Amino acid sequence: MTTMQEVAKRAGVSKATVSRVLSGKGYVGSAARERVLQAIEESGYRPNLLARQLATQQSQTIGMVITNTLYNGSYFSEMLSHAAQMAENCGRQLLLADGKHSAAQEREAIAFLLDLRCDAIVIYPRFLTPDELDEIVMSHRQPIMVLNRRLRHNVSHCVYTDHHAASASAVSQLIALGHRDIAFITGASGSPTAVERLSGYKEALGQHGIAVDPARIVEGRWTPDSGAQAVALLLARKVAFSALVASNDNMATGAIKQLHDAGIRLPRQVSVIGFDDIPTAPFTVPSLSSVKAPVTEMIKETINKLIFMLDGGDFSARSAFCGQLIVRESVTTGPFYPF
Amino acid sequence: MTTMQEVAKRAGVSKATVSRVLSGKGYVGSAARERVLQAIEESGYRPNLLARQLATQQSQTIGMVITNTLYNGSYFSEMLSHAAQMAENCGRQLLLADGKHSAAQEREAIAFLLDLRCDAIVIYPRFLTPDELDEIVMSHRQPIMVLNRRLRHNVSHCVYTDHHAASASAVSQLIALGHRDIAFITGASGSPTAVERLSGYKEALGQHGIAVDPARIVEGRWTPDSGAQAVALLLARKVAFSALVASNDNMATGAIKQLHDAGIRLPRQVSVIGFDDIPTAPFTVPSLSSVKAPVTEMIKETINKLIFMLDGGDFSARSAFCGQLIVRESVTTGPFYPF
DNA sequence: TTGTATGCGTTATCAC
DNA sequence: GTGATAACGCATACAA
Repeated sequence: MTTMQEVAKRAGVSKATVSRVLSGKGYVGSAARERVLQAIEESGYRPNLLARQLATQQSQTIGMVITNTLYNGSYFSEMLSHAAQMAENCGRQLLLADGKHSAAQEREAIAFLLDLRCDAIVIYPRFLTPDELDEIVMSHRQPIMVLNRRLRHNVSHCVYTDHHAASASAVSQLIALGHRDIAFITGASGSPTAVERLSGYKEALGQHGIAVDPARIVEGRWTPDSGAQAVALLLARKVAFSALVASNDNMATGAIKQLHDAGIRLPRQVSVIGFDDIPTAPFTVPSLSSVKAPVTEMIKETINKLIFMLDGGDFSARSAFCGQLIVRESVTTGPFYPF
Repeated sequence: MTTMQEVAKRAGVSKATVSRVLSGKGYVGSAARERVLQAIEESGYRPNLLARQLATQQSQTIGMVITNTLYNGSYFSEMLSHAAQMAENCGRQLLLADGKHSAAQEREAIAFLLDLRCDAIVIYPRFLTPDELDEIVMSHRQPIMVLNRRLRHNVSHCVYTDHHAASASAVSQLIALGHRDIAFITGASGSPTAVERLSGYKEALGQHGIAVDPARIVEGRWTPDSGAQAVALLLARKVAFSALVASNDNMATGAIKQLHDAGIRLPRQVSVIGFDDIPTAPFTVPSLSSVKAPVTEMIKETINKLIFMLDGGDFSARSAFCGQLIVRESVTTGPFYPF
């Protein structure tokens, strides 16, 4: 690899001059500039970004922590693609780290990105508690944004959707359509998102004077298979339901398959609604409606906020970026089979 | 940020000793080691990986070039997730760069990763020609792997699927099932993959003595919408077909919607088959079969090969990694609605 | 077993 | 305008 030193020698100048030509900072004679450019051309010189990052103390990278097995799907695919694109547009590079299967590993992933001297970090947490995330945000000088969690203290450092409200709203819509027997498939236990969606379901029922029937609630594990199993269990219990709310689209898909196999006509006999893990779900899956959060907007706001801070935006100043950010969800009906 | 120097001072030793403790290389007294570890603990020291990379001339990163708008989907999502996971398992970090919308930008992305001193690079090309890729592979000392393209000279540096054969095989299966009027939706013009799948279709027809009817071939743009439009065009032409092959699952999905809307019974009146861009497609889309390439295996082999080279594997030696790698595709029928 | 010195390839601060 | 020279934080060959 040819270095700046060699370019300097070839051009008959010093490293400093070469550096000035490349950065465009500082004065440099047009004659010298010409020779330097030619030397660069001839030698095929390429700057070593690692050295530059070390010298400038800026890596121009944004780190992102996501559990790898989780973002295997179009939800995170969309998130990643937008994040990477926006980062590049601002001259930054996106760095990925796997949160893996525990809080310890999630901590490790963050530490790793920090060791790499990322200028900022985005976390889509799975195991870390809001309290610990609050502490992490405060104990580092790098800007850190947390997705899908509501932080107590650093409200301006998190972006989340109100799963409770969205779920309640969806269930209310079903009730408005005349449904009273509404079954519910929850997400994996331990997931805050699952808890919120379930509580929204219960609240909506309560508000309309409908009793919550434990027999109509089944637990799934976010997967299509578990959604199918949940329906099998509901059918085995012989409880009636004219509508079914699954806590994500994956489970809704499995549920629909199982209902169909059981000879139940969709959406005539049972209406099914899911949540946003598969943006294209309402389009490809018959009889499915879905509550979708604008993932795109969410990640865009997040990256924008980070860039704003990195570029010296005064964080405590009065600004559009200083408030908290809550993304609203809404029910989407696909064009394939209307709900 | 506390540096190694500060840790050394606190422990009453030199930087070198601290370095030895951290790396585990070289001798170090147990007394000194103890003091160093304590000093690290107390100061909350974290190594600067940038500095380490510069000093060791090894970044421990693998760069990956993909067109961002292209990998917005579960196909690339799966690829990325596995790549990132495998890289981490081998102590490496995955670095993403966007190939964007032209050959020049694809070249730029590669150069950027090289400037970052990636130890190796994976390219899923969109615009660069096999010939230029061949040259890129040869003109760099870093191991470079090319996905989904067949290189003339560096056969051991590429992994690809035989789209022609897979397409021919799928069409042959349809013919074996009794179909003779088979329509075809090609991918976007300019895509080598699209060309190969079309030629496979033509060959299969020819082998069974069926004439290729240009009226039964329509061009799409890989999107569901374009698939729907293609079907509309076919119907407008009033050509009969009992089977439809779409060059990817996205278009197949749109096609199915359009056929359904036109009152055509699926799969009774028309059988639809697509190709692998949506791994879950046969599961969620009714009446769809799909030709799937094992993306997971593909990327795993690729990363393994790279790691093998990085870890000093003799590239010209007799080894499982030295031959070329062709991934076989096969027709998959989803459990949702049998084909 | 430990410390010293030098190198990695830049940037940035000075004098000149 | 330009050129030494000192950081940047760590690794490592060599000396002690």
